[in-house]
Amino acid sequence: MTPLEELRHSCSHVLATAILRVFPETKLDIGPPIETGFYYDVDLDHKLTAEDLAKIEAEMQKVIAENQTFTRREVNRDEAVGIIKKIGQERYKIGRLADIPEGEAISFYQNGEFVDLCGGTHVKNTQEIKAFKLLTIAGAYHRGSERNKQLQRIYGTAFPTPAELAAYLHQIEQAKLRDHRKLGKDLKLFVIDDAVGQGLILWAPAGAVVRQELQTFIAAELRKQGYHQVFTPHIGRLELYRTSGHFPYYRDSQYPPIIERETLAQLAHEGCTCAQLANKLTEGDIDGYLLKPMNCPHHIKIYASQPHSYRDLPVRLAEFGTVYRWEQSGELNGMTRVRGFTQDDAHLFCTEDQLPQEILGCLALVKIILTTLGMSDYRVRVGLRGTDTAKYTGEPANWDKAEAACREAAKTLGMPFTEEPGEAAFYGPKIDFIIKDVIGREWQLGTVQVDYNLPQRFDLTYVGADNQPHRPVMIHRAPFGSMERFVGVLIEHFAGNFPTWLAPEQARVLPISDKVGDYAREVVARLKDAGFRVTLDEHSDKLGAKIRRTEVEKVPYALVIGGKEAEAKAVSVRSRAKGDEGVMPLDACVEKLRIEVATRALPEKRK
RNA sequence: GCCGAGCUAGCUCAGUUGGUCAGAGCGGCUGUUUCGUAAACAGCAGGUCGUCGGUUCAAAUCCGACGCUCGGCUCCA
Repeated sequence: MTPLEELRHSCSHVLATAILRVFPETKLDIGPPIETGFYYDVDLDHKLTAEDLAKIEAEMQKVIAENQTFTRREVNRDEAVGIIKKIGQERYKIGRLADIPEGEAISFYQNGEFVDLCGGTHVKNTQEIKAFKLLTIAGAYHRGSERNKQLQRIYGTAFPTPAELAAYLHQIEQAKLRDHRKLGKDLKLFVIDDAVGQGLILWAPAGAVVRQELQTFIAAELRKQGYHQVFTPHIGRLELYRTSGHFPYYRDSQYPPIIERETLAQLAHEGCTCAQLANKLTEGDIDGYLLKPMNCPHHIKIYASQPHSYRDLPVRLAEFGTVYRWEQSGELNGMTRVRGFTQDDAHLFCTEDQLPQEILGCLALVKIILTTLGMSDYRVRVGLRGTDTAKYTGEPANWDKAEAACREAAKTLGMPFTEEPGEAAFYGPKIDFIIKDVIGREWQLGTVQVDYNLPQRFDLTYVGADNQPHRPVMIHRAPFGSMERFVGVLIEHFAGNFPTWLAPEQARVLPISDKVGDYAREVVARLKDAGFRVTLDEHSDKLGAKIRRTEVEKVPYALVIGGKEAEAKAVSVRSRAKGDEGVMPLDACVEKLRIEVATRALPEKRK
């Protein structure tokens, strides 16, 4: 354990000590340190409130003031059971004791009157805890399983010094200011309206600009890499998804099927129950349509629509395809977890020999995006199949090949990656690029997935050099992941200060008075003609107010125009990053912006 | 879906123990001002206090149900 973890872990023991003093009937589960602090899971009939938290915190201060020493004691298993019974914590601690493998040391730590089954380690004395704070109460299932009782989890954090704690709390406050849900509203990027539906994003004009620019950008890269653009509808027949496996494997995560009116009437006539209907849908006795949960079956049908020679491969079909998934209501979150989203999707059909090269091409695309946007704080995960075999389709031999291909490709990234069993798609393993949002939650953005299974399920073939039919391998990939989630994360990445090429409004012309209105309109027209997104601030405010508004709305450039500029056919440039950049000829300004946009320059650090 | 918290003008929020409590700032509109690098001045308009029901002489305020949002948990092809 690092010293910081040790401190936090000790603080969680102090928390438990205090809870037992305030609520002696509390049954304790576990209280580990975590990345941002610590928690303790407790089972208590009384619903803890914010006031309770304050009470507990006060008691913790007393425990710390009591100058309690942490002492370790190793015991054998029988003694351990005895101790747990003696302290009346059988409910969870006996189970936790059973988790400790035979042969490993079993230890208890004691501070003051509090004794806890614990592997350690701890600080020497409670007085070493100089700065802590209890943060929130949340529900958490025992052992993380929905089938178990939900306990109350108390989150807190601790630091070596009060200054560090204060800095951390300040940092949390600052982070909230760049939350995409707040900025999305402030900058009018997107809207979620309950009348439309939970988790369904309405892209307002400003947000649509950002998305459109990103799509245009990636589309150009796709052309270079030999992709073909396709378009497919938002729904497909249920039978299609029975074949692909989406319906059987993920039916609970889909919007319910759309059933044809006549079929429904017939079923009603037969007195069909809901249970029977569900059964008929599963068995394929009746058909219907599904809002598409993934684009692959549609793309597969385009591939399958004509015979392919090995000379045609790889076939790369790309589409900004919108898909719908029935995410649990408690999971929905701004733009990052939604029920309808558009993937910058593509499916590559290739020979097994071509697979490594094609994966690399996909990874390169992801890297181009991340580099262009200056996103370097991400991690890479190779998602492998887990132990629950019912979740996956296909033969183990193919899975082995696909997993090996992913692993090899990930190695070429030249950065560390983790291999995580259970994180694969049902049809194959994947390489995911994962980024944290402002409050530390991780989101999967770009993904590259290797799939031997869907080609088999759809009986896809190509004719090889031997004039025999062969099975292609598929790659599913989405370098942005979804436009919604990516833009959500991007808003936070830039704190709303988009680079000029992405900024919804790139420049705003600020006439000092309406005496120069004519020239101001001339400047706007010139910039619009050059292809920029520019507006005119015609309010009768003083310049300071106009500049303030431009700054608050995070417009990259304010172009100030007064009598001098009008006379000289010039503009006074004030940038978001540098402030007043001085007067320059209008032509020079146009050229400056043109270069900045063409090179997709990143925002300079603000002075 | 589960546990907990919240919901008052477009936005951010104030409304003590139920009784001129329906308010402020910003934004918007109108007028005056014509202004040189982060907020000119004045006036006006805007809300059935999330929804529905209940308690009460009286409900933004108390109770219940529902909806949505937020923080976690679970889930995430």
